Amino acid sequence: MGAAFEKGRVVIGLNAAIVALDGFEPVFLSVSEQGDAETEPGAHVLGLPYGSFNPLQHRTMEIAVRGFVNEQTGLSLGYIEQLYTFGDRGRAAAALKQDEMHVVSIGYLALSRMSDDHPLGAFWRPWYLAFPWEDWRAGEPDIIKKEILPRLEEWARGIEAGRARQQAQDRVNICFGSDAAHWDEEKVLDRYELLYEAGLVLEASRDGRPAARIWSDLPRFGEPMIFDHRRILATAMSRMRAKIKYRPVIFDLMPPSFTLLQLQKSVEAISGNQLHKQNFRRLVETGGLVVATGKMSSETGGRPAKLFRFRKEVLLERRTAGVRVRP
Amino acid sequence: MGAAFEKGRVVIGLNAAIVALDGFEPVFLSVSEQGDAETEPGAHVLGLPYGSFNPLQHRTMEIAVRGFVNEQTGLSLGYIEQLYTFGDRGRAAAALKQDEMHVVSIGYLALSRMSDDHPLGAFWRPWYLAFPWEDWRAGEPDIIKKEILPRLEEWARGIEAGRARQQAQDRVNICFGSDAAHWDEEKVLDRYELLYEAGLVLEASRDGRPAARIWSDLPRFGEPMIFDHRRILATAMSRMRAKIKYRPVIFDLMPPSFTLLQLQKSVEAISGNQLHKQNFRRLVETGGLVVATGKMSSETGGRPAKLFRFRKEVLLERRTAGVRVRP
DNA sequence: TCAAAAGTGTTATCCTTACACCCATGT
DNA sequence: ACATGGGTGTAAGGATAACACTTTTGA
Repeated sequence: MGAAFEKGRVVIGLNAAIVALDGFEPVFLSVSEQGDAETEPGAHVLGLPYGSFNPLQHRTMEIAVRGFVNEQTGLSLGYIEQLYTFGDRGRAAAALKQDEMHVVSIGYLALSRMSDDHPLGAFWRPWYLAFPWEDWRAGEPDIIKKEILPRLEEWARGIEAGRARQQAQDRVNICFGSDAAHWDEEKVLDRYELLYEAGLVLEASRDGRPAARIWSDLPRFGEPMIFDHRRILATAMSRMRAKIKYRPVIFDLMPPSFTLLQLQKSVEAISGNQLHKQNFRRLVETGGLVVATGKMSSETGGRPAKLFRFRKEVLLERRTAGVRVRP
Repeated sequence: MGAAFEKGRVVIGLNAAIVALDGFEPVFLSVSEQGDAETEPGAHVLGLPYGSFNPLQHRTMEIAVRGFVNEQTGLSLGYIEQLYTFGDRGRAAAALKQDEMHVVSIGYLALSRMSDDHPLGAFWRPWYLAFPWEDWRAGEPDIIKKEILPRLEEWARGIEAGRARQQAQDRVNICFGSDAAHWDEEKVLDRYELLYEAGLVLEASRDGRPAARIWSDLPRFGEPMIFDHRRILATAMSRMRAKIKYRPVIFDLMPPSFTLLQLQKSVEAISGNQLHKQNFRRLVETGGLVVATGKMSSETGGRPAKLFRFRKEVLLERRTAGVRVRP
């Protein structure tokens, strides 16, 4: 059972999806990058803060992420967690010159309060500009039925009949589900990957994927990003939406004290749908997730509201300490 | 916002935790490795199948994993998923010579049916030999109250008084919970990491971590493994125990048809606890997860049982298609 | 006839959902 | 007064946990 080590050495790219709330709008920290010279000469494209991992310099990858984010933007990160390691050549590689390709890219999710620091050389960008089909707070976005589904269905029909086509059609249904009740807000990454494979996001054509057909009106669903950064951002969003249900991560985006409606709107901003007011309040209060501070806020436009704070003790108690996001 | 690429290039180690069921005993595929020359001269230690990722050879890391597993053991993997990327120097590195260290190791989980192939140069090893404290099928294992908790508490007391000690004591409580009702079977990795930090698994001393004290009877809780392979195996177990609840992964370990008790015992083997028979049957049947094949099995020792098979259609239907593991 | 496992039925309880309604403030 | 958001009560429905009990086989 030999070690079977070859001399394949690669550069490890670390990428940080840093999420915050601007009011009740989810935002991520982005830097402006020079786009690929051939397909977008001179254009500036959004990117996540990134750097490479040098094991001789950094004891852990997490420390490396904190380091280059601080260098590039001046931000000091709080909560941070690893997302996924992407390693396929076909994607990021195509946008880079052969000799300096960083084939493996590791995504990190970090949570931040927008007000804490003012980033330098970087700016906050609304999430839903990159994923407009993910915002269901005002009902199903028009873009899905009008733009996305017809093109996805055409793409699936273009696959030669048989198992492969059936699977493609199943994927379309699972991801962008026929009726509204079946929308799974956690499938952010699956939906982005599907659009990528169908050639409906700009990154696909930039990476040199063959398009199903030549669109006279090239669909540009959502703002494109450099490399595979939008894929990483989609992973971050998926993780957030899943985790909010069983871990009190939402409080890393909130000020220390808040009203229950502020908390609800923040959860809605992340999960992308609307919640039932009365039940949300009850669940969050009786669940012991928050406690009243005793102070009141009268900035709310109606009756002054009690201010609450997160009850840190829940971290030691309950196996599931998140907020319900249905209905 | 410059790219800020340094010339830090590293080898990427891929490691496969391949899980199967031997009857109702969970097992993983292991290879015998030469232990570290200094601390264990000539000894053979268990390891997971592993290899390195060469982007010039393999299009994706998943393909690379399938490749070297097949080369090393003859096994063709079915279901496979990425677990986590570990990158801290202090650990695997200490066990390797400087010039060929592979600092970043990516863990993969694969599911297999033991009977399908007979692995060559590798063998199936029971999970719970590596993690004896994780098997609660016959109630709380003695080792926890008798061996582990006293030593963890002594370790926590050894930390200088203050926040750090309090946090350590909280961790001990959360991980190995004071009372049986609070045992969280998903915290496999947290528990292993805690034991590692407290110097109570052999890997800790092998990696050169300072022990809290010199044990006259060196605790060897669970079978040690090479590099950080036991950590990867713990991650695999955590993932399995979490995923079984909302995805029908258990069926990748089962034969095509099975009785409901076989299914229950298999779930219990993975989750490590006992389930309520009648309710398990009802949930699994009314949940539409399985359908009767119409055939019967009389090998069960009692009244012949209906044979069931997994209903593949659930993959297209339900947002949560797993099995309850409580109580 | 007994042990072992299969399989059915019923009830109490809890959690969620949905709806109805009152309260306090600013304009 | 009325719009806006804050806050409480309660009843219907569904899911689940706990228990009791019958059936069918092999030894």
